[in-house]
Amino acid sequence: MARRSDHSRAELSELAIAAAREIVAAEGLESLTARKIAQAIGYSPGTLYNVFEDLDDLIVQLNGRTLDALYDRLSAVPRTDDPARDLHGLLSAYLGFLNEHRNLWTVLFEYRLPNEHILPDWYLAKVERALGLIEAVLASLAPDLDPATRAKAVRTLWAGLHGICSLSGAGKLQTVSGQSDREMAEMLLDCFLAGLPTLSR
Amino acid sequence: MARRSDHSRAELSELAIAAAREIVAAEGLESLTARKIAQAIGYSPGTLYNVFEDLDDLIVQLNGRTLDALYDRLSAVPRTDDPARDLHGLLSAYLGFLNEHRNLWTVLFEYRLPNEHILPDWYLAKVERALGLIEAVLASLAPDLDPATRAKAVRTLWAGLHGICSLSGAGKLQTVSGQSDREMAEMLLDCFLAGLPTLSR
DNA sequence: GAAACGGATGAACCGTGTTCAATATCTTTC
DNA sequence: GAAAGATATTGAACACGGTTCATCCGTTTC
Repeated sequence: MARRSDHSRAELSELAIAAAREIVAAEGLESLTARKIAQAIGYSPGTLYNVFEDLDDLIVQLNGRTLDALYDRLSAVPRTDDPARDLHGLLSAYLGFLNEHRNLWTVLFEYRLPNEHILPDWYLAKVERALGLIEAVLASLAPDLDPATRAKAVRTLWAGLHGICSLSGAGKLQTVSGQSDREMAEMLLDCFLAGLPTLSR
Repeated sequence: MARRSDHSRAELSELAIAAAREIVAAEGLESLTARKIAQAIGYSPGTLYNVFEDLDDLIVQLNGRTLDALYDRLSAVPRTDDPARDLHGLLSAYLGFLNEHRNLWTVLFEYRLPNEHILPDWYLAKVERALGLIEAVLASLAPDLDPATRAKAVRTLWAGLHGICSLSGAGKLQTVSGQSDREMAEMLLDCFLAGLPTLSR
Protein backbone atom coordinates (compact mmCIF):
# COMPACT_ATOMS: atom_id res chain seq x y z
CA MET A 1 0.00 0.00 0.00
CA ALA A 2 1.05 3.56 -0.22
CA ARG A 3 0.01 7.14 0.09
CA ARG A 4 -3.75 7.22 0.41
CA SER A 5 -4.09 10.90 1.13
CA ASP A 6 -7.42 10.22 2.69
CA HIS A 7 -6.22 12.35 5.54
CA SER A 8 -3.52 14.90 6.12
CA ARG A 9 -1.03 14.31 8.83
CA ALA A 10 -2.93 16.66 11.13
CA GLU A 11 -6.19 14.88 10.48
CA LEU A 12 -4.56 11.57 11.16
CA SER A 13 -3.28 12.88 14.45
CA GLU A 14 -6.75 14.04 15.41
CA LEU A 15 -8.30 10.73 14.44
CA ALA A 16 -5.79 8.75 16.40
CA ILE A 17 -6.09 10.90 19.52
CA ALA A 18 -9.88 10.75 19.36
CA ALA A 19 -9.78 6.98 18.98
CA ALA A 20 -7.36 6.71 21.87
CA ARG A 21 -9.64 8.85 24.00
CA GLU A 22 -12.58 6.60 23.35
CA ILE A 23 -10.63 3.46 24.10
CA VAL A 24 -9.28 4.89 27.33
CA ALA A 25 -12.65 6.27 28.40
CA ALA A 26 -14.31 2.95 27.78
CA GLU A 27 -11.70 0.46 28.95
CA GLY A 28 -8.86 2.28 30.64
CA LEU A 29 -5.23 2.76 29.77
CA GLU A 30 -4.37 -0.91 30.00
CA SER A 31 -6.54 -1.55 26.96
CA LEU A 32 -4.89 1.11 24.84
CA THR A 33 -2.68 -0.54 22.23
CA ALA A 34 -1.20 0.69 19.00
CA ARG A 35 -2.94 -2.03 17.06
CA LYS A 36 -6.32 -1.14 18.55
CA ILE A 37 -5.96 2.54 17.77
CA ALA A 38 -4.86 1.72 14.25
CA GLN A 39 -7.79 -0.56 13.67
CA ALA A 40 -10.20 2.05 15.03
CA ILE A 41 -9.06 4.64 12.50
CA GLY A 42 -8.66 2.22 9.61
CA TYR A 43 -4.91 2.42 9.31
CA SER A 44 -2.10 0.06 10.11
CA PRO A 45 -0.05 0.25 13.29
CA GLY A 46 3.00 1.41 11.40
CA THR A 47 1.19 4.54 10.26
CA LEU A 48 0.93 5.77 13.83
CA TYR A 49 4.69 5.93 13.89
CA ASN A 50 4.69 8.38 11.00
CA VAL A 51 2.56 10.73 13.07
CA PHE A 52 3.75 10.11 16.63
CA GLU A 53 7.15 9.50 18.09
CA ASP A 54 5.82 6.51 19.96
CA LEU A 55 2.83 5.59 22.10
CA ASP A 56 4.04 7.79 24.93
CA ASP A 57 3.93 10.75 22.61
CA LEU A 58 0.34 9.93 21.68
CA ILE A 59 -0.65 9.58 25.31
CA VAL A 60 0.93 12.91 26.22
CA GLN A 61 -1.06 14.52 23.43
CA LEU A 62 -4.22 12.85 24.65
CA ASN A 63 -3.46 14.21 28.10
CA GLY A 64 -3.08 17.64 26.57
CA ARG A 65 -6.63 17.40 25.27
CA THR A 66 -7.86 16.21 28.62
CA LEU A 67 -6.17 19.19 30.24
CA ASP A 68 -7.97 21.45 27.77
CA ALA A 69 -11.29 19.86 28.64
CA LEU A 70 -10.59 20.26 32.34
CA TYR A 71 -9.69 23.89 31.76
CA ASP A 72 -12.92 24.48 29.89
CA ARG A 73 -14.87 22.89 32.67
CA LEU A 74 -13.21 25.03 35.30
CA SER A 75 -13.57 28.16 33.19
CA ALA A 76 -17.30 27.66 32.95
CA VAL A 77 -17.74 27.94 36.70
CA PRO A 78 -19.57 31.20 37.40
CA ARG A 79 -17.78 33.68 39.63
CA THR A 80 -19.44 35.44 42.48
CA ASP A 81 -18.18 38.14 44.77
CA ASP A 82 -17.21 35.53 47.33
CA PRO A 83 -13.83 33.99 46.45
CA ALA A 84 -14.14 31.19 48.97
CA ARG A 85 -17.43 30.21 47.43
CA ASP A 86 -15.84 30.36 43.99
CA LEU A 87 -13.11 28.01 45.11
CA HIS A 88 -15.71 25.54 46.27
CA GLY A 89 -17.36 25.92 42.91
CA LEU A 90 -14.09 25.15 41.17
CA LEU A 91 -13.56 22.16 43.42
CA SER A 92 -17.01 20.89 42.63
CA ALA A 93 -16.38 21.26 38.92
CA TYR A 94 -13.09 19.43 39.26
CA LEU A 95 -14.72 16.55 41.08
CA GLY A 96 -17.50 16.50 38.54
CA PHE A 97 -14.98 16.22 35.74
CA LEU A 98 -13.20 13.47 37.62
CA ASN A 99 -16.36 11.46 38.05
CA GLU A 100 -17.46 11.84 34.46
CA HIS A 101 -14.06 11.04 33.00
CA ARG A 102 -12.46 8.77 35.54
CA ASN A 103 -10.26 6.91 33.09
CA LEU A 104 -9.10 10.01 31.27
CA TRP A 105 -8.36 11.68 34.60
CA THR A 106 -6.36 8.68 35.71
CA VAL A 107 -4.24 8.71 32.59
CA LEU A 108 -3.78 12.46 32.85
CA PHE A 109 -2.40 12.36 36.34
CA GLU A 110 -1.06 8.91 36.91
CA TYR A 111 0.61 8.04 33.68
CA ARG A 112 4.31 8.37 34.21
CA LEU A 113 6.56 8.58 31.22
CA PRO A 114 9.61 6.39 31.25
CA ASN A 115 13.01 7.57 32.43
CA GLU A 116 13.70 11.25 32.19
CA HIS A 117 11.38 11.74 29.27
CA ILE A 118 10.46 15.26 30.10
CA LEU A 119 7.04 16.78 29.50
CA PRO A 120 6.99 19.18 26.55
CA ASP A 121 6.64 22.91 27.13
CA TRP A 122 3.23 23.15 25.53
CA TYR A 123 2.02 20.59 28.04
CA LEU A 124 3.34 22.45 31.03
CA ALA A 125 1.82 25.63 29.64
CA LYS A 126 -1.59 23.96 29.71
CA VAL A 127 -1.01 23.03 33.34
CA GLU A 128 -0.09 26.63 34.08
CA ARG A 129 -3.23 27.84 32.39
CA ALA A 130 -5.41 25.68 34.62
CA LEU A 131 -3.49 26.70 37.72
CA GLY A 132 -3.99 30.31 36.67
CA LEU A 133 -7.75 29.96 37.15
CA ILE A 134 -7.26 29.04 40.77
CA GLU A 135 -4.58 31.60 41.28
CA ALA A 136 -6.87 34.37 40.13
CA VAL A 137 -9.50 33.45 42.69
CA LEU A 138 -6.91 33.07 45.37
CA ALA A 139 -5.57 36.50 44.51
CA SER A 140 -8.86 38.17 45.26
CA LEU A 141 -9.21 36.15 48.43
CA ALA A 142 -5.81 37.02 49.81
CA PRO A 143 -4.76 40.17 47.97
CA ASP A 144 -1.87 40.95 50.27
CA LEU A 145 -0.20 37.58 49.84
CA ASP A 146 2.96 38.07 47.84
CA PRO A 147 2.71 36.58 44.34
CA ALA A 148 5.44 33.99 44.79
CA THR A 149 3.82 32.63 47.91
CA ARG A 150 0.49 32.66 46.17
CA ALA A 151 1.86 30.66 43.25
CA LYS A 152 3.24 28.17 45.71
CA ALA A 153 -0.05 28.00 47.54
CA VAL A 154 -1.92 27.26 44.33
CA ARG A 155 0.40 24.40 43.49
CA THR A 156 0.21 23.05 46.99
CA LEU A 157 -3.56 23.10 46.99
CA TRP A 158 -3.77 21.58 43.52
CA ALA A 159 -1.34 18.84 44.36
CA GLY A 160 -3.03 18.12 47.65
CA LEU A 161 -6.34 17.80 45.94
CA HIS A 162 -4.80 15.49 43.41
CA GLY A 163 -3.47 13.28 46.18
CA ILE A 164 -6.91 12.83 47.64
CA CYS A 165 -8.46 11.89 44.32
CA SER A 166 -5.55 9.64 43.50
CA LEU A 167 -5.35 7.64 46.71
CA SER A 168 -9.05 7.36 47.22
CA GLY A 169 -9.60 6.41 43.59
CA ALA A 170 -7.00 3.66 43.87
CA GLY A 171 -8.61 2.28 47.02
CA LYS A 172 -5.47 2.92 49.03
CA LEU A 173 -7.19 4.63 51.91
CA GLN A 174 -9.63 2.60 53.90
CA THR A 175 -12.63 4.84 54.14
CA VAL A 176 -13.76 5.61 57.65
CA SER A 177 -17.49 5.78 58.07
CA GLY A 178 -17.78 6.06 54.31
CA GLN A 179 -16.23 9.44 53.78
CA SER A 180 -15.89 10.28 50.14
CA ASP A 181 -13.18 12.00 48.18
CA ARG A 182 -15.50 15.00 48.03
CA GLU A 183 -15.64 15.24 51.81
CA MET A 184 -11.89 14.98 52.12
CA ALA A 185 -11.31 17.49 49.35
CA GLU A 186 -13.61 19.98 51.01
CA MET A 187 -11.92 19.46 54.31
CA LEU A 188 -8.57 20.13 52.69
CA LEU A 189 -9.84 23.24 50.97
CA ASP A 190 -11.48 24.59 54.13
CA CYS A 191 -8.50 23.95 56.33
CA PHE A 192 -6.10 25.31 53.77
CA LEU A 193 -8.07 28.50 53.31
CA ALA A 194 -8.47 28.94 57.03
CA GLY A 195 -4.74 28.58 57.49
CA LEU A 196 -3.80 30.73 54.53
CA PRO A 197 -3.59 34.03 56.45
CA THR A 198 -0.84 32.57 58.62
CA LEU A 199 1.40 32.40 55.55
CA SER A 200 1.74 36.16 55.28
CA ARG A 201 3.48 36.42 58.61
CA MET B 1 13.64 -30.91 37.04
CA ALA B 2 11.76 -31.29 40.23
CA ARG B 3 11.63 -30.62 43.89
CA ARG B 4 14.98 -29.22 44.89
CA SER B 5 14.07 -28.37 48.43
CA ASP B 6 16.87 -25.86 48.50
CA HIS B 7 14.32 -23.50 49.93
CA SER B 8 10.94 -23.75 51.55
CA ARG B 9 8.03 -21.95 50.01
CA ALA B 10 8.38 -19.16 52.58
CA GLU B 11 12.08 -18.80 51.85
CA LEU B 12 11.37 -18.67 48.15
CA SER B 13 8.85 -15.93 48.74
CA GLU B 14 11.40 -13.94 50.73
CA LEU B 15 14.06 -14.41 48.09
CA ALA B 16 11.77 -13.32 45.30
CA ILE B 17 10.52 -10.25 47.13
CA ALA B 18 14.05 -9.24 48.07
CA ALA B 19 15.18 -9.66 44.48
CA ALA B 20 12.22 -7.64 43.27
CA ARG B 21 13.05 -4.91 45.74
CA GLU B 22 16.59 -4.64 44.47
CA ILE B 23 15.52 -4.54 40.87
CA VAL B 24 12.93 -1.87 41.54
CA ALA B 25 15.27 0.17 43.71
CA ALA B 26 17.96 0.08 41.06
CA GLU B 27 15.98 0.39 37.84
CA GLY B 28 12.36 1.14 38.61
CA LEU B 29 9.17 -0.79 38.14
CA GLU B 30 9.41 -0.87 34.36
CA SER B 31 12.45 -3.11 34.65
CA LEU B 32 10.79 -5.60 36.95
CA THR B 33 10.02 -8.76 35.00
CA ALA B 34 9.23 -12.28 36.07
CA ARG B 35 12.21 -13.62 34.15
CA LYS B 36 14.56 -11.17 35.79
CA ILE B 37 13.38 -12.00 39.29
CA ALA B 38 13.63 -15.70 38.53
CA GLN B 39 17.14 -15.35 37.23
CA ALA B 40 18.18 -13.33 40.26
CA ILE B 41 17.11 -16.06 42.65
CA GLY B 42 18.31 -18.97 40.50
CA TYR B 43 14.92 -20.40 39.66
CA SER B 44 12.83 -20.48 36.53
CA PRO B 45 9.97 -18.10 35.84
CA GLY B 46 7.41 -20.84 36.31
CA THR B 47 8.46 -21.35 39.92
CA LEU B 48 7.30 -17.86 40.81
CA TYR B 49 3.81 -18.94 39.94
CA ASN B 50 3.87 -21.65 42.57
CA VAL B 51 4.55 -19.03 45.20
CA PHE B 52 2.63 -16.03 43.93
CA GLU B 53 -0.72 -15.69 42.26
CA ASP B 54 0.83 -13.51 39.61
CA LEU B 55 3.21 -10.57 39.33
CA ASP B 56 0.62 -8.23 40.82
CA ASP B 57 0.55 -10.38 43.91
CA LEU B 58 4.31 -10.17 44.21
CA ILE B 59 4.27 -6.41 43.80
CA VAL B 60 1.58 -6.00 46.44
CA GLN B 61 3.72 -8.03 48.81
CA LEU B 62 6.73 -5.91 47.97
CA ASN B 63 4.64 -2.84 48.72
CA GLY B 64 3.71 -4.39 52.04
CA ARG B 65 7.39 -4.53 52.93
CA THR B 66 7.88 -0.97 51.82
CA LEU B 67 4.99 0.07 54.03
CA ASP B 68 6.66 -1.71 56.93
CA ALA B 69 9.90 0.13 56.27
CA LEU B 70 8.07 3.43 56.08
CA TYR B 71 6.31 2.64 59.35
CA ASP B 72 9.61 1.85 61.01
CA ARG B 73 11.05 5.09 59.77
CA LEU B 74 8.14 7.10 61.09
CA SER B 75 8.13 5.21 64.38
CA ALA B 76 11.74 6.13 64.98
CA VAL B 77 10.98 9.83 65.00
CA PRO B 78 11.47 11.09 68.56
CA ARG B 79 8.44 12.67 70.18
CA THR B 80 8.57 15.93 72.05
CA ASP B 81 5.93 17.74 74.05
CA ASP B 82 5.11 19.85 71.01
CA PRO B 83 2.76 17.98 68.67
CA ALA B 84 3.16 20.46 65.85
CA ARG B 85 6.89 19.97 66.01
CA ASP B 86 6.40 16.21 66.03
CA LEU B 87 4.30 16.43 62.91
CA HIS B 88 7.08 18.31 61.19
CA GLY B 89 9.44 15.60 62.33
CA LEU B 90 7.20 12.95 60.85
CA LEU B 91 6.98 14.91 57.63
CA SER B 92 10.72 15.20 57.48
CA ALA B 93 11.12 11.48 58.03
CA TYR B 94 8.57 10.79 55.31
CA LEU B 95 10.39 12.99 52.86
CA GLY B 96 13.68 11.41 53.85
CA PHE B 97 12.28 7.98 53.13
CA LEU B 98 10.95 9.20 49.82
CA ASN B 99 14.31 10.55 48.76
CA GLU B 100 16.23 7.47 49.80
CA HIS B 101 13.81 5.05 48.22
CA ARG B 102 12.31 6.94 45.33
CA ASN B 103 11.57 3.93 43.18
CA LEU B 104 10.10 1.87 45.98
CA TRP B 105 7.98 4.80 47.04
CA THR B 106 6.72 5.25 43.50
CA VAL B 107 5.70 1.62 43.24
CA LEU B 108 4.08 1.76 46.66
CA PHE B 109 1.84 4.67 45.82
CA GLU B 110 1.49 4.76 42.09
CA TYR B 111 1.17 1.17 41.12
CA ARG B 112 -2.46 0.55 40.33
CA LEU B 113 -3.69 -2.99 40.20
CA PRO B 114 -5.81 -3.93 37.23
CA ASN B 115 -9.59 -3.84 37.28
CA GLU B 116 -11.24 -4.17 40.64
CA HIS B 117 -8.46 -6.27 42.04
CA ILE B 118 -8.93 -5.18 45.59
CA LEU B 119 -6.09 -4.71 48.05
CA PRO B 120 -5.91 -7.48 50.66
CA ASP B 121 -6.87 -6.78 54.26
CA TRP B 122 -3.39 -7.25 55.61
CA TYR B 123 -2.25 -4.53 53.26
CA LEU B 124 -4.88 -2.05 54.34
CA ALA B 125 -4.03 -2.88 57.96
CA LYS B 126 -0.47 -1.79 57.31
CA VAL B 127 -1.76 1.48 55.90
CA GLU B 128 -3.90 1.94 58.99
CA ARG B 129 -0.92 1.30 61.20
CA ALA B 130 1.06 4.08 59.54
CA LEU B 131 -1.90 6.44 59.65
CA GLY B 132 -2.22 5.63 63.34
CA LEU B 133 1.14 7.22 64.01
CA ILE B 134 -0.06 10.51 62.65
CA GLU B 135 -3.43 10.20 64.26
CA ALA B 136 -1.85 9.84 67.68
CA VAL B 137 0.07 13.07 67.29
CA LEU B 138 -2.95 14.83 65.92
CA ALA B 139 -4.95 13.62 68.91
CA SER B 140 -2.69 15.35 71.36
CA LEU B 141 -2.67 18.46 69.21
CA ALA B 142 -6.43 18.75 68.95
CA PRO B 143 -7.81 16.70 71.82
CA ASP B 144 -11.34 18.03 71.51
CA LEU B 145 -11.70 17.07 67.86
CA ASP B 146 -14.12 14.20 67.61
CA PRO B 147 -12.45 10.93 66.61
CA ALA B 148 -14.28 10.51 63.31
CA THR B 149 -13.28 13.97 62.16
CA ARG B 150 -9.77 13.32 63.32
CA ALA B 151 -9.58 10.12 61.32
CA LYS B 152 -10.79 12.01 58.30
CA ALA B 153 -8.26 14.74 58.90
CA VAL B 154 -5.41 12.26 59.06
CA ARG B 155 -6.42 10.74 55.77
CA THR B 156 -6.84 14.11 54.18
CA LEU B 157 -3.44 15.25 55.31
CA TRP B 158 -1.77 12.01 54.28
CA ALA B 159 -3.40 12.06 50.87
CA GLY B 160 -2.59 15.70 50.35
CA LEU B 161 1.01 15.07 51.17
CA HIS B 162 1.04 12.17 48.78
CA GLY B 163 -0.30 14.39 46.01
CA ILE B 164 2.55 16.83 46.43
CA CYS B 165 5.19 14.12 46.30
CA SER B 166 3.47 12.44 43.41
CA LEU B 167 2.98 15.41 41.13
CA SER B 168 6.29 17.02 41.88
CA GLY B 169 8.09 13.71 41.49
CA ALA B 170 6.49 13.17 38.11
CA GLY B 171 7.47 16.64 36.94
CA LYS B 172 3.86 17.62 36.45
CA LEU B 173 4.11 20.89 38.29
CA GLN B 174 6.38 23.51 36.88
CA THR B 175 8.32 24.66 39.88
CA VAL B 176 8.08 28.35 40.58
CA SER B 177 11.28 29.91 41.76
CA GLY B 178 12.57 26.42 42.44
CA GLN B 179 10.28 25.48 45.28
CA SER B 180 10.76 21.92 46.34
CA ASP B 181 8.33 19.25 47.39
CA ARG B 182 9.57 19.83 50.92
CA GLU B 183 8.55 23.47 50.82
CA MET B 184 5.13 22.62 49.46
CA ALA B 185 4.64 19.84 51.96
CA GLU B 186 5.49 22.13 54.83
CA MET B 187 3.17 24.76 53.52
CA LEU B 188 0.39 22.21 53.36
CA LEU B 189 1.08 20.99 56.86
CA ASP B 190 1.25 24.48 58.31
CA CYS B 191 -1.89 25.67 56.61
CA PHE B 192 -3.76 22.52 57.48
CA LEU B 193 -2.80 22.71 61.13
CA ALA B 194 -3.64 26.38 61.31
CA GLY B 195 -7.05 25.68 59.85
CA LEU B 196 -7.71 22.58 61.91
CA PRO B 197 -9.45 24.38 64.79
CA THR B 198 -12.13 25.58 62.41
CA LEU B 199 -13.22 21.98 61.93
CA SER B 200 -14.54 21.60 65.46
CA ARG B 201 -17.18 24.22 64.94
C1' DG C 1 3.51 8.27 -20.57
C1' DA C 2 7.46 7.41 -17.39
C1' DA C 3 10.21 8.24 -13.55
C1' DA C 4 10.76 9.84 -8.88
C1' DC C 5 8.80 10.45 -4.52
C1' DG C 6 7.15 9.21 -0.14
C1' DG C 7 3.17 7.71 2.74
C1' DA C 8 1.26 3.24 4.07
C1' DT C 9 1.84 -1.34 4.99
C1' DG C 10 2.20 -5.62 7.73
C1' DA C 11 5.26 -9.23 8.50
C1' DA C 12 8.92 -9.79 11.63
C1' DC C 13 11.65 -9.00 15.91
C1' DC C 14 12.16 -9.05 20.57
C1' DG C 15 10.30 -9.04 25.07
C1' DT C 16 6.31 -9.51 28.15
C1' DG C 17 3.11 -12.42 31.61
C1' DT C 18 1.44 -16.80 32.05
C1' DT C 19 0.43 -21.85 31.36
C1' DC C 20 1.20 -26.75 31.56
C1' DA C 21 2.86 -31.35 30.14
C1' DA C 22 6.98 -33.48 31.11
C1' DT C 23 10.45 -34.46 34.30
C1' DA C 24 13.56 -35.10 38.19
C1' DT C 25 13.94 -35.45 42.77
C1' DC C 26 12.16 -36.21 47.34
C1' DT C 27 9.18 -39.09 50.40
C1' DT C 28 6.83 -43.02 51.59
C1' DT C 29 5.99 -47.78 51.66
C1' DC C 30 7.14 -52.40 52.01
C1' DG D 1 17.35 -51.20 49.68
C1' DA D 2 14.04 -50.85 45.98
C1' DA D 3 9.89 -49.60 43.99
C1' DA D 4 5.96 -46.58 43.98
C1' DG D 5 3.90 -42.33 44.73
C1' DA D 6 3.82 -37.44 45.17
C1' DT D 7 5.12 -32.90 43.79
C1' DA D 8 8.25 -28.98 43.04
C1' DT D 9 10.54 -27.42 39.07
C1' DT D 10 11.19 -26.70 34.57
C1' DG D 11 11.25 -24.37 30.06
C1' DA D 12 9.08 -24.53 25.76
C1' DA D 13 4.97 -22.55 23.98
C1' DC D 14 1.17 -19.17 23.61
C1' DA D 15 -0.89 -14.78 23.01
C1' DC D 16 -0.01 -10.27 22.88
C1' DG D 17 2.64 -5.94 23.38
C1' DG D 18 5.63 -1.85 21.06
C1' DT D 19 8.36 -0.91 17.38
C1' DT D 20 10.97 -1.34 12.89
C1' DC D 21 11.72 -1.38 8.00
C1' DA D 22 11.93 -3.42 3.30
C1' DT D 23 8.41 -3.29 0.22
C1' DC D 24 4.72 -1.53 -2.35
C1' DC D 25 1.83 1.60 -4.83
C1' DG D 26 -0.83 6.05 -5.11
C1' DT D 27 0.54 10.56 -6.21
C1' DT D 28 3.21 14.07 -8.29
C1' DT D 29 6.31 15.92 -11.58
C1' DC D 30 8.18 16.45 -15.90
